[in-house]
Amino acid sequence: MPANPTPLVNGEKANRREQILSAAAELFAHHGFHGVGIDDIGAAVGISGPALYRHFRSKDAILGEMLNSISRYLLDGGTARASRPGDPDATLSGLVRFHVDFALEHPALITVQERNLANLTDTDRKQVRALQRQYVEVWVRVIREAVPELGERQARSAAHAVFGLINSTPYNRHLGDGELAELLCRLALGALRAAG
Amino acid sequence: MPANPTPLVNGEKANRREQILSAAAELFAHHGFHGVGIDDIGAAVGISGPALYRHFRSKDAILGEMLNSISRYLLDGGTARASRPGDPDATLSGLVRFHVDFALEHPALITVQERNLANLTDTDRKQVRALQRQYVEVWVRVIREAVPELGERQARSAAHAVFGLINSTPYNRHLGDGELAELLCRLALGALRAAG
DNA sequence: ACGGGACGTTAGCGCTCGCTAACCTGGCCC
DNA sequence: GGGCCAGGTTAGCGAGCGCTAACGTCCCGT
Repeated sequence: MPANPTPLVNGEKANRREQILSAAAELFAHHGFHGVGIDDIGAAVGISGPALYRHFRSKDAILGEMLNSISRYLLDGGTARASRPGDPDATLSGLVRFHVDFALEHPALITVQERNLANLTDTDRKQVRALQRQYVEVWVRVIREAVPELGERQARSAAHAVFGLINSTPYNRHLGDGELAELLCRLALGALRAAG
Repeated sequence: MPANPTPLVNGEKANRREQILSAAAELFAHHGFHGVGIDDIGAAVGISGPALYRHFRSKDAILGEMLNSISRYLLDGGTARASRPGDPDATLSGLVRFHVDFALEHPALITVQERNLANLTDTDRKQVRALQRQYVEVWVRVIREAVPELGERQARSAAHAVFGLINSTPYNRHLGDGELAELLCRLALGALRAAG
């Protein structure tokens, strides 16, 4: 069966990888890594299963690249926000807002990152874990500057708790995006302020 | 003839079932439903895989019973706390504390309930969803009595967010249980109070 | 004009999975 | 003492998985 001859295909081909990653994220989020087959991912982007191997070395590599890029994005963005000049409260607000925006824009990625760490290759898991730990450390630093009463361990636990709060977006689709974003920011900051 | 021969038999049988459920919960939490084999579960309780079918109709039935009993426990306990006399703030505190205690005592169950809803049979999923929705409604009612500024949809979103916050316990093992429980309660109540 | 590489196809291998079949065994009841 | 049954065992089935092999086709550079 010949492929679609329209020249529009060229543009799509260029970001085939991203198309695959996006479709796979949606599927992994809904059915879990082991619950999704190569053929499912292929079908979701209009090709057959084995064709994926023209773009990725393995199914594990798809998950690996997905989680690596999420973690890197969060770490980079978080680091940038954390090192912006301003008073501690404003910095914390910015960091919260950054994470909320990401969670609202990419609920599937949030879900996959939360649930499928254990399905990574050892190498990939180490990388992702390292990035995640650095991201947590950014939060710990910013939290402790804004809420000095907290010890380091308390701040780390609070950071994890706030991630859980914000990452509830996948279950939270009955409010408009704008309103939900504002509510989540208020909840997160309220929680952290009350921790002191 | 002994006076009570049946309770012993029933007791042992029930024990095996619970033993299996507990081991399966741990495995499902760590590897995901599809990542765990029948043989793995059997091995975890010291029997071989197919022996499980003396106690459960299928692998799906194990997950189904697990999630059903979790949801029922939460709904029953939540309902009881919600209908206890007292001022709204105290009722909310009690409800938060109840959920926190459960999450701290059974992090694996929390993880499974969060991640593996999609792996249930249609029938089981409907049941579990119904129980979960009722539990959320209990929270919505209690939240709105304690924080009257919130509309119903905001309260529902806030409830989901607080679940996410409290359910972060699986990632949160670097604080003592008592200290963590207190911190989570403070965070949760602080968040909800700030929502108004 | 045409050879090669990028990107797709289908067939099928080898393995693992959930589950069933067939059988064994030890304790309890008549 | 003999039969029964609850609760184990191992062997093996059919289906589905990730992945490879072999091959087709379009596009592009020389």
